[in-house]
Amino acid sequence: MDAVQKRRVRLVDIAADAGVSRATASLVIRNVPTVAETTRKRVLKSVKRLGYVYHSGAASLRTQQSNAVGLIVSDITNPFFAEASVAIEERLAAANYVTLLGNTSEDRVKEDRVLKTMREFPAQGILICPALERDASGGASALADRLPIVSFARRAPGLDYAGVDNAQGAELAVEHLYQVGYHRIGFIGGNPNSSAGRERLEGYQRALARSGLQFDPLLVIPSAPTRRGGYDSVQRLLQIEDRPTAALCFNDVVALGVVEGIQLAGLKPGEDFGVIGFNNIPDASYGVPSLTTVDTSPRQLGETAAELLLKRIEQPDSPTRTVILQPRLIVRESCRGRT
Amino acid sequence: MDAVQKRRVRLVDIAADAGVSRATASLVIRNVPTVAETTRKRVLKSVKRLGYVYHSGAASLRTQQSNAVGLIVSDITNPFFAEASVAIEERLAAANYVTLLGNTSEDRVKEDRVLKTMREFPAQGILICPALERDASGGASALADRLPIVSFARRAPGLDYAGVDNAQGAELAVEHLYQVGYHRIGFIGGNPNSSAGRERLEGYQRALARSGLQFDPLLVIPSAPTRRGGYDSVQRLLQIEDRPTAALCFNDVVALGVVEGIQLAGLKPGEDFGVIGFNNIPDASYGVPSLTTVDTSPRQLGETAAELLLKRIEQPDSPTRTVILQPRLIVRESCRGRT
DNA sequence: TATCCTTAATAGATCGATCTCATCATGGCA
DNA sequence: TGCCATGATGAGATCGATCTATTAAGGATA
Repeated sequence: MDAVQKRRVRLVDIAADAGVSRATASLVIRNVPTVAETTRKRVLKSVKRLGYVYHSGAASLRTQQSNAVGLIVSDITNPFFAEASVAIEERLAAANYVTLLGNTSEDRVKEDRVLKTMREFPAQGILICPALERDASGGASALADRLPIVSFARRAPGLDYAGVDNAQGAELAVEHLYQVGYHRIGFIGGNPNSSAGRERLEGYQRALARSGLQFDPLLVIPSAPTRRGGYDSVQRLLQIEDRPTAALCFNDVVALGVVEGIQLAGLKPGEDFGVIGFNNIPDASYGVPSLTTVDTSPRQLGETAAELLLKRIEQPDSPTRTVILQPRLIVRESCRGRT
Repeated sequence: MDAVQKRRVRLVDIAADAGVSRATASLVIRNVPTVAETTRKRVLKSVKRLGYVYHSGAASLRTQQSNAVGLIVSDITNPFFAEASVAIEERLAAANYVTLLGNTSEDRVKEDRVLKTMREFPAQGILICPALERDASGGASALADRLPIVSFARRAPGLDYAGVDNAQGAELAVEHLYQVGYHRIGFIGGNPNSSAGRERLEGYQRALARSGLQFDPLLVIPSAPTRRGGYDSVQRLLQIEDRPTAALCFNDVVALGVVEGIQLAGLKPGEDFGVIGFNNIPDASYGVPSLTTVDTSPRQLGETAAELLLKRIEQPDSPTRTVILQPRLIVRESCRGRT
């Protein structure tokens, strides 16, 4: 079986086989053009013959570049983050980085543990969507001056940030609801412990004010950012005596739950009750009814975040950068107006 | 700004500061108990004073253990894989491994590229859900004898495998549909290029035969494993002249799409038309109607797969292992029977 | 022919940890 | 007192690549 304990084939073995020095073999491997064509061919032949496998870990030590970047997500089960993560991974791979994945499940303790592991790895930089309950002392923020870190989707003090203009998005949505005839509008699913939740709530309130509508705290129902969360919350919302006729939802998944909750209550979504979501996930674009939503394009957000990190890795001492993407409203069937 | 180019603090610096050798400092860092208490304290004080950060990359080189494991997923946007990935990441983290993420988007070329990167990293092992279109020559399978690799959810020849008894699950579902009165049953969304698709189709056919139903190829509609896929497919299915009264779906996401498609056609899901999904994702457990589904527990699958990999890393030369989880049917409202 | 360049290849140090093996106290015991 | 087991520490080699500085071999130029 393992009678011949086959040792790893190293560069020095290639060098010996091809009759050159390690340095030359290394040059060939890395496609440095200063090597004579005949030598190059000879080395490559040895590489093939001996079945050499490059060891980037060893190279990392010498070059001081691990080519690894950490991606810390609060919940990759959330379609928004899943999409963003795919984009991030793609962009990083294109830049020749490997992505280290860490899922925190919104747990600060796990977040800190993951940060530590990645820092020690050592990752050359970190992309993080900070877990909820962020108090003043930021686990990630504290590392900002030692390690390139970019936050995305949720702000963290002192870090580069790639996000969406949440307030603006919420305003667009509420204004649209108002225009098509919904005048008592709730807000479902925002979590006040995330900047995204706060910003959307803020936009919601601003738009209400601008439309001359009264803000009613009863109509604001925080919930888990899941379908179930929306489903449950809207039921509560419908029990209020002067009940709302429409709702802005924290995200599309919540909105889908809300749509179902409305149907259960015997109301027609998009007519009796208007619904607008956030993010424009694939599932939003069809269905009965299809979902009017604020497009935050998770893919683009992911790319932007990755881009920011790559820049910061290049220039660790540049001033903090923030990129805010402008959302746009995508009007579909879930808020056609009161009949 | 960077006037004082602050060099990394290394173990040798700690050693010097604490007046011990690197070896001793190393022992302290690793919590090896043979160090005298006074020495340990002295070293730890230096660690804190100088702000030492462990460099596991360097350690990896020496110990020949990178503590990194690759996770290659065909599409992490799919809730099933997202859930499984979370479980995998958690299990691996518990075993002190970092997870390298690779998303292939069902692209074999990208899969091969990712495999190469991870192998060179070098990852100590790989968990992979192979991309579709797998022909005889398996990119991952070919590496099996050089690197611990475990496939999950979809089989790959020659690799350890953690999966679900898909045929059995499909049988349970079809038999249930038959029992509650649906006698013309379609199969939506299976992809014949994945073992999971083939196995479920096989179980579907077996159950039909056992129930004395005729197999009709017209009722089998492959599609993308997305909500949209189910939504579109069921429309096609309903245009068949002798149209089916129920459908087994490749997964819950497809089933959700199917439910919507049925509603659009003016049929009542769960009554006029029975629907059963696969996987039991969180979204299945409520809604109108809630989804009857074959529970394949992605979390458990992920854990099992991770477990298999950890075992193989320990014993690289052990014979190929396969773990098949038994699914169970979760009966909800989407197939209450014909009225 | 002597000198200077250019090109191709190399020797040796280096990245930051861990491992092996040797050394030196120390204390228990005959 | 002398011997040995045990505990605590250190010197130097090592993991597998890359970097720096240098050399050797031709070719062109004067």
